[in-house]
Amino acid sequence: MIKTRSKTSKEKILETANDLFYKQGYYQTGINQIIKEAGVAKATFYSNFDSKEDLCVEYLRERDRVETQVTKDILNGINDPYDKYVTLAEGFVKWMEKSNYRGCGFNNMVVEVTDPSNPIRKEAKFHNDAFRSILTDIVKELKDTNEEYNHINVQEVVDTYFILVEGAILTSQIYCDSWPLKHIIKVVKDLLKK
Amino acid sequence: MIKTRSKTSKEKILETANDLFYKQGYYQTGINQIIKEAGVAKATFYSNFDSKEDLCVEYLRERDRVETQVTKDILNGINDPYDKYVTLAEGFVKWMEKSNYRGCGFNNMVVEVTDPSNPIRKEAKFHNDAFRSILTDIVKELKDTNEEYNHINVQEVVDTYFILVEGAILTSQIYCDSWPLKHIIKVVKDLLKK
DNA sequence: GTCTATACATAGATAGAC
DNA sequence: GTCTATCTATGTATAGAC
Repeated sequence: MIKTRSKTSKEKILETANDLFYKQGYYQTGINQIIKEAGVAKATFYSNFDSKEDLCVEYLRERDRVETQVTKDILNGINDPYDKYVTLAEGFVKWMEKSNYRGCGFNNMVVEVTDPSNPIRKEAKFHNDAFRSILTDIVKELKDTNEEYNHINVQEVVDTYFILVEGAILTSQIYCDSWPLKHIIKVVKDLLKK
Repeated sequence: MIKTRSKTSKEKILETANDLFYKQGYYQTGINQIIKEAGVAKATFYSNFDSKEDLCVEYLRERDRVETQVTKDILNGINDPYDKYVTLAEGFVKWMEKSNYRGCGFNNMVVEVTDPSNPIRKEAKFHNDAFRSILTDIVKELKDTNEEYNHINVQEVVDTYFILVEGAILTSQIYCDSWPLKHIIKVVKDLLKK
C-alpha cells in the first residue's frame, strides 16, 4: 500500500468548491461554508486564492481538465468512429442521473454570472469549445473513413449535435428526468442519414 | 387622451422585479435594490408580498402570461401551419438579440434555484409546458391538414424541436451570438422531411 | 502557513410612528 | 398604506497573533 501524503489546504478547498459550487450554485455558496466544510481557516483560504471569483475560475479549470480527460479516455477506448459518435451522446444519460439533474457546471455559471466579460464566463466558453473540438474530430473521422458518410456537412452536424446536447441537458434539468437525453440519441443518429 | 390612473406600489415593484430578475438574476438582485428602483419603502414591499420568493413567483406568472399571449397573438395572425411552425423558430433570433443574450428568464431560474420542489421551479415547468403545448398544436395541425406531413410522428417532432430551441437559446447565451438560433431554423424544417 | 478575531457591507425581514 | 429605523444573519475580505 502506497503511503499518500495528506491533502494540502488548497486541495481541500478546491474539492469542497467543486462539490458546493456544482450542487448549490455560485452565489448560493459562500466562502464561510467552503472553509467550514474544507476544514480550513478563512485566512488560509485567502492565502491560497485572491478572491471567491479566483477560486471559481480555478475550480472550473480543474473541472474542465477532469471532464475533458475522462471523455477522451472513453473515446480512445473505442475504434469505430460511429461508435464514438453514439457513445458520446449516450454518456450524458448516466452522468445527469448521477448528478441529480443539476445540469452542466459550466453552463450553470453562464446563467448565474451575467457579465459576459467575467473570467468565469471565459472558462465556460473554453470548456464548450473543448467539447465542440472533440465532437468535430469524431464527425470528421466518420466522414473521412466511411463512404456512407461522405455526404455529410461536418460543420452542420457538429452544430446541431452540440445544440441538441446543450438543450437535452438543460431540459433534463428542468424536468428532473432523463427523457431528453435518451431522446437525442436517436436524433443525432438521424443526422447522419442522407 | 385617456387619463390613466397612476401605478400602484405593487405594479411598480413587479415591473422593477421583471427588469432586475431577468437582467441580473435572482440571487444577485436584492430586495433593497428592488424597492429603491421601484421607489417604494421596504415595509410597502412586505405589505404586498410575503417574501422575495413570493415576488419571484408572481413575477414569473406575469412573465408567462405576457410571453405566452404575445406568442399566441403572433401565431393567430398566421394561417398556414407550416408558416406558424417556421415563424415560431424564427422569433427567437430577434428576441435574444434584443435581450442581450440573457437567455430564457424561466430556465435561468431553474439553474439558479437548485431545489426542484421550490415554487419558482414549478413556474418554470409551467411555462415550458405552455410552450410545448403551443408547439404540439402547431405540429398536429400541420400533420392533419397536409398529406405531405402525414408521415410525421408528432411527439418526436415536438420533443426534438423543443430541445433544439432550449439548446439554441442557451448556446446563444454562452457565446453571446445568434448563430445557434439561426442554425436551428433550418434544422427544424428538416425534421418534417421524410 | 495557519489560526482567531474582526471589519464592513449587504442580505431578508420586522417594528412602530404617521 | 406608506414611511424610517432597526434587527439579525450572512456576505467577502483583512489584521495580527502564533
